[in-house]
Amino acid sequence: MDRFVSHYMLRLDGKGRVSVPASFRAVLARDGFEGLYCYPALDRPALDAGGNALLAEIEALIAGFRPYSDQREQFALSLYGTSETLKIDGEGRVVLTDTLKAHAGITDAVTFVGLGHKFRIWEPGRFRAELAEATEKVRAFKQELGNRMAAGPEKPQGARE
Amino acid sequence: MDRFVSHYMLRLDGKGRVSVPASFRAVLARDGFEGLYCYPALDRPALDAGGNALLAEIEALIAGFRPYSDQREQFALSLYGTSETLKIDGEGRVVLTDTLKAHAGITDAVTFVGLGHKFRIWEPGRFRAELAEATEKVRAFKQELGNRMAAGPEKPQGARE
DNA sequence: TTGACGCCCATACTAGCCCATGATAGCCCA
DNA sequence: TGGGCTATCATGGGCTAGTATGGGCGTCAA
Repeated sequence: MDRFVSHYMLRLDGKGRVSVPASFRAVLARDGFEGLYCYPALDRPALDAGGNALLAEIEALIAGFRPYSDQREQFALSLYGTSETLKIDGEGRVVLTDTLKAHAGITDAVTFVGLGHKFRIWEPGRFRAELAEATEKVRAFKQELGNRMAAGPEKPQGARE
Repeated sequence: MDRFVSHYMLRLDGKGRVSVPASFRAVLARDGFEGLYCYPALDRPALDAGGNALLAEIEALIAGFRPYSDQREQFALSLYGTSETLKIDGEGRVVLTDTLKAHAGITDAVTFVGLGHKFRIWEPGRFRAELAEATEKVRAFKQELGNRMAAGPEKPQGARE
């Protein structure tokens, strides 16, 4: 598997360490990134994390702006400037910095959520709320899609829902 | 055969393992997916499962939204975030996670139902109810169709398949 | 010195792997 | 056509390696 998928709730130990889920570590290893690239999500109380694939995405985003433009400088600052490359110890654990923990409201446990090419780290309670909300919106959206497509075919069979 | 068809009722063993029906495994093998991609169905107490074909469908759905849009993030969260890639052991069995079992109300047995490019996993009782309901609707629909076609011959009515 | 961090070892638990068994279903041969 | 043989399948149980987690100790920088 080469995508971050599923979610896991894990606890921090007395020293503030958390195990990165084994399946996520496997993806990182395959992606070739040493450590864990991590920064506060822009518009959510959570952390974005990943490896080279994530780094490439950010690079592409920034490269999309004109050189020396204000936007480019601002994005570079807020993305690169707040990023950390966390070391992964022999047992597959990382220590989140205080800044990161503060941004996400993390104290003694976190939830890792796969999003394909990257994953997100949440305080478990906030994650539950976020997931419920997202699921509700997706459900509504899909229903609407189904109604709208009632006339047009597409999706022959098996695609109920 | 390259589609999931028919349905099978199978029991979980003491360790919570279930055999994936052999015919479904054959489809997965042909599709080239290692393991079983599985997530809670959005609007039913059941699980959707499949291989690369299913994954491709999801990916296409997500890729259809603009990068960084809220919708994309929500879909990624609720689809990738709740998905699991279950490993299939040497005997063709998988262990459903507690989250998955809870969503579908599964305790000691499941019903696998082929839906073409993917399949669904139900708690047997709920499946029977769902099937009965669907059958009823299809029957009503067919009858209505028959009436509407009363002008043209072909298929007198009462043609039960 | 003292605290933070990196590195190492210890442990409970469980997922994964391997082998065994009973039941079927398909096949072959008379 | 019927009977028996065999390959496949669903299921059970044991063993082991891997995972999450806890804690000790030395090192390096304030």
